[in-house]
Amino acid sequence: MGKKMSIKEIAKLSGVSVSTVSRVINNNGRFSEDTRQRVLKTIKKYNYQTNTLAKGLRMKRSNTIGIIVPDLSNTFFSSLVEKMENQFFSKNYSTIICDTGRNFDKEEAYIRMLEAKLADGLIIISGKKTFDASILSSSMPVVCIDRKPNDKKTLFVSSNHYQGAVIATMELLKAGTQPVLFKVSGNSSSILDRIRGFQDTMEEKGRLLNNNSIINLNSEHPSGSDDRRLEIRNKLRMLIKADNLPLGIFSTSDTLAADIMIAARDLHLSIPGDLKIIGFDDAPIARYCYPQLTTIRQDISKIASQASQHLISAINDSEDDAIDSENTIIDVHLVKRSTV
Amino acid sequence: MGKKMSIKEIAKLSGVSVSTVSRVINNNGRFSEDTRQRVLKTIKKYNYQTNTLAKGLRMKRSNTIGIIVPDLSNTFFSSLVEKMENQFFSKNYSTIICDTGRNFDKEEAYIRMLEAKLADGLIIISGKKTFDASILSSSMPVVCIDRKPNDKKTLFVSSNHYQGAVIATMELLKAGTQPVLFKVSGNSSSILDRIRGFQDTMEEKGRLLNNNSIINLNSEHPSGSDDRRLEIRNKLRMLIKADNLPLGIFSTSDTLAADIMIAARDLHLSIPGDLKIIGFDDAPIARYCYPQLTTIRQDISKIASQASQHLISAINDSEDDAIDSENTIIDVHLVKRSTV
DNA sequence: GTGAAAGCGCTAACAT
DNA sequence: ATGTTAGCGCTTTCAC
Repeated sequence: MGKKMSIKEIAKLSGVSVSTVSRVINNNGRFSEDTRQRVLKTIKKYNYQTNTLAKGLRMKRSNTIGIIVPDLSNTFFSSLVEKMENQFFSKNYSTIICDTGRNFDKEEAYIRMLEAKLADGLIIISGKKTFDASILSSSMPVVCIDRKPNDKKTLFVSSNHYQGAVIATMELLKAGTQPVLFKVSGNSSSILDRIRGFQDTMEEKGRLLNNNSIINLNSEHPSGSDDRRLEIRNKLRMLIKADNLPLGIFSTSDTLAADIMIAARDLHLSIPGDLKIIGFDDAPIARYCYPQLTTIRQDISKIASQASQHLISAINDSEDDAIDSENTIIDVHLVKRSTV
Repeated sequence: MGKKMSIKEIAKLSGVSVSTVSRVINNNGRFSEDTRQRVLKTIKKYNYQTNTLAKGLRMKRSNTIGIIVPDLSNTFFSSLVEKMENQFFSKNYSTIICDTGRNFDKEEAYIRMLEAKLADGLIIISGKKTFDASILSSSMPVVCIDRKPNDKKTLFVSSNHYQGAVIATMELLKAGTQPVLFKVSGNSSSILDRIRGFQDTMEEKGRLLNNNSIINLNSEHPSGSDDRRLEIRNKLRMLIKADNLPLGIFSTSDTLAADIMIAARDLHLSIPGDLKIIGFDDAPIARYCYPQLTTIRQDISKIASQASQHLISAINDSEDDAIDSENTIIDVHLVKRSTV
């Protein structure tokens, strides 16, 4: 309602110059209390809003932060994004959330777009392998979550996936099983860390790793699909033959664990009697499994707050380039429920 | 790598004027193939990117669309957003996703921000009650999903919630139960429609509605929480006394249905023997329940494509204001699984 | 304490 | 086919 006002019209309407209006709006420079009142009144009256495009053009910054996320339908990512977005909002940044669908070209296109919009900083969440910082043409601060950057300048925030895997494996060992790791093919740096944690623990405890120690599921099958569950049943059958019960499974995600549990039920395996299982993430699904899933909890709030704080300080300190790229690794912990 | 180039520098570097460069970039107006090549070459060479802020300022449009969503951690919303974002991306719009956390002030702040960024259009998803279009100061096209606008200009896309409720209620009736509706307090227009569908069907089939026909759960308790489940157990106990088995429940969401099923298990109620239940949405959780949940499926892809198409045409036809605000109601259908 | 004016990078008349 | 120029709305020297 009412057309768009410009600073110029506000100036005329309040009988001052544009520069004064600008000073009042941004509360910088000097002006009398009287003018302030007058200007503010007309602004309110005509419902003036700053054109942020013009402001951004002039200031060469947009007060906008881009978040690149591989997949919003994954609850881990969506709640991470939700939390960060909240932080940025409270610090007066607006956030552009970009879902790449794990498509690398789209990721690159998004990064270009964010540069073109003069985004002040970027959060890049996982996806695949590592992040290649040379993709950036400008020198925009970026913090990576869960994906290791291949340079030393980009900040990095992550859960301690290695530690989580160690805890999970130890727990399974203590429960008297010969642990097996289940994963979906395709390796982010976080999954790689979990695998290393598993392997190292097994070796340290003198357990032999063989072909069946790590089960790799076809990533073409979506979570929850019949194909996925069928494949799991087959793997489970094979493991039952090869090993003695109870089976001990470390699943690299809770969703996967949920599928494993359903497959196990089809096979009439009791949990935790015949099969003990630990997931990773502490996703909502963990509490909807039966029995409720024991898992390694990632501290999403902490990841979110660390990442957003780091980014904001990187933006503000961008002049002294020598900001110590201090990486943050965040503790995870075991949530004992009923599957071990 | 390399500082930010402007169109002016590209012009100088390729020995032409800025307007020619602009023409080449936007492929509008005439220029010789020779100049085109030359300009394109320098653009590539110096990795030039258009400053979209300047462009937007000049054109009074930003090629940006805002999506206001109440809660990204809800899979229905997140996948809706994901799908629309994809559509917009393919049409060369960038999308700003704004999670309001169901906070009305934040919603308003976001709308202001999107106006200030000269967003070309808005998608507003549910939240509460109706959408008050007078909140918009400019005349930006907006399409509402699931939330009825209070004016006749704003477009509206929604599943046929009423129809879904009728189908679910009929199914429960056919299965020989006296259906009860479970909902969480707080009423979006979509939930209201579902309730009406339930009530109308009951009346039409000559079933009496009483105090226990609609169970209203405390919205303070989060989904999946012990509090929520405790409350459900209490309600269930009460219903078991009042009615004869099997109980028939129409749950207004799948997440809620999942909690009900867990509560039922605690009470040693067999499903679908003692308790028959139908959910709504066909969320991922429906396939992780045991037994798998019979539910009313919303066609998220269709909602997303309708909404984005409508918005885009509204943006393009914005001159002829008389665009017939044709609302779209999308069919839902029953997915039979194992809980009825 | 306030105003005039330059200029951010771009597009679109209007020239030629 | 190409160049010149005004101006989008804003901030920020520089004057006064």
